[in-house]
Amino acid sequence: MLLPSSVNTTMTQQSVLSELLDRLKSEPCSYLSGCDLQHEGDRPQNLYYIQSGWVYAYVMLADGQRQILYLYQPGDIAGLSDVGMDRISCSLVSLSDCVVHAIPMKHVVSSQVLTPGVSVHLLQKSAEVQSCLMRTLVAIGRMTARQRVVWLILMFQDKLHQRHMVANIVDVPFNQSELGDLIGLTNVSVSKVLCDLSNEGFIERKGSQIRLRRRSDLEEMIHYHAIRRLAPFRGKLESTSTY
Amino acid sequence: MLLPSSVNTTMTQQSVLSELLDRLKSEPCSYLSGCDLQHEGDRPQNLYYIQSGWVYAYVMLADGQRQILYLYQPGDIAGLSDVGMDRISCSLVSLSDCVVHAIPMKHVVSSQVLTPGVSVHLLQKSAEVQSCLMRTLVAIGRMTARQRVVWLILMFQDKLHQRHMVANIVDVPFNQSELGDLIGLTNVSVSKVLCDLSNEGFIERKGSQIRLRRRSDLEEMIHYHAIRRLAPFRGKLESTSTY
DNA sequence: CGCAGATTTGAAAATCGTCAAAAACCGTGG
DNA sequence: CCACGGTTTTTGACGATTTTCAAATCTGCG
Repeated sequence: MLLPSSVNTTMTQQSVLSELLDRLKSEPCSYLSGCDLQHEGDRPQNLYYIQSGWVYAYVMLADGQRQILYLYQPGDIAGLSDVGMDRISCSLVSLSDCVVHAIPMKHVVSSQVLTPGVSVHLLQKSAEVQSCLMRTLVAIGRMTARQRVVWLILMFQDKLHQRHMVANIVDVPFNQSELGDLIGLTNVSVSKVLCDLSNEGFIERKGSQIRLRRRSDLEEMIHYHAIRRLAPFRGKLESTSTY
Repeated sequence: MLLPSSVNTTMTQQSVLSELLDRLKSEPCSYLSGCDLQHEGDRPQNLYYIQSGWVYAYVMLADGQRQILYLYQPGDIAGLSDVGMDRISCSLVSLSDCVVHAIPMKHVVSSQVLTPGVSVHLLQKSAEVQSCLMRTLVAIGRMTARQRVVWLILMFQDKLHQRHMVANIVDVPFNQSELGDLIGLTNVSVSKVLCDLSNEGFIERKGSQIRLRRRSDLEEMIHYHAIRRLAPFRGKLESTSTY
């Protein structure tokens, strides 16, 4: 049992998934940092429930450029973009050592796996990714380099917020080349912007840590709004009535 | 009844949705071109099943710039990015006169609506959007203006392919400012690239129609691959067994 | 025909990328 | 504790691409 499961029919989102993994007798897989979980062009095999560590999705272009698409955290589900597709559209790589559960795609698409509880959870996770991709698209499509970097820092803080929220400090798990690949810039541009922001007193840097000195100013600079999720639904998702 | 429904338990994707709409007693709504279906910042109310016409999602920035995020076609479902969110992240506007079914979000998240068949369909539709957003992100983040325009034309042809595939002719439903807003460019840049492509014999233009004269050359120019979906699943999605 | 919106064109300006070298950082091993 | 090698970050000069701005042209339609 991976996650706490409630005793009555009132299920939390998390326990719904945990029961699913139990039912599938899914064994967790461990990966070292930098391992490929799936590669662009393969056939979709699994969804991946990230139990611990970080995984990111990316695409390589023919000229060697890379676009990083999404950073998956513990609790996230990778591979939802490939449901119903003939081929996988992006590669998945572990950014740190991590533990992952593979959920065979064929079960997702065709079987008894999809209780209403599981379905809602998957839909919400898919929505989360979609929502973040949309915001990224706005940033990359319509913001200057400086604005994009600020956006990325703020988004990182929100994303890592739940886990280790320590006094406006963000521990960024990427180097500057990777940061550039996240927001369509070069490492040189990222470096320049970070130095500028530091010189202007918006942030302080120490190693991979960024301390937001004036978060509200940064938010105002790009009119940033955090994504807010609804409190997880806690109704009787297991209801068996009338289909 | 909107869509043909099969008589036995073997359900097509489409008929699954059609039955859902029946069950919800959903009445279609008609919109004129240019109407808001939902606006950024509202609370999520509905999913929108597009029965006919076009709808697109976009975000406005504080400085008046716009990023268009996705073009929904008949059969698509808009609003999937807002499942489980506190606030809507993008506005929806009709690009042509259209007919739309609203599916109340509260039913999606909490009720008996989610049969396995409906769930799979929603997940696949969500995956489609996610996949397209990822490709857009790669284009905007890592391609030059010319490559982005070529990418957009090819993607449009694929997207409009199913319906009216007439001899490599794409009828683009956007003006050049909107095309720019789709791929993070200005109308001026779009104009220049289109003129160049025309002069170089890659395309012919007549009004809003673009004829691809050498599609394979264009594909090679940007190493384009079409998205391919699996043949729609036709198993017994209505199976009532063992959850 | 005339109008309004859309597209094209050109020149100037700004942004960002490229390239290359220097500096800083980090873990390892003496 | 220090030296070393490899990676990452910083810096500066230069160039290319794209935007901005403005004017001219084109198009569709009443």
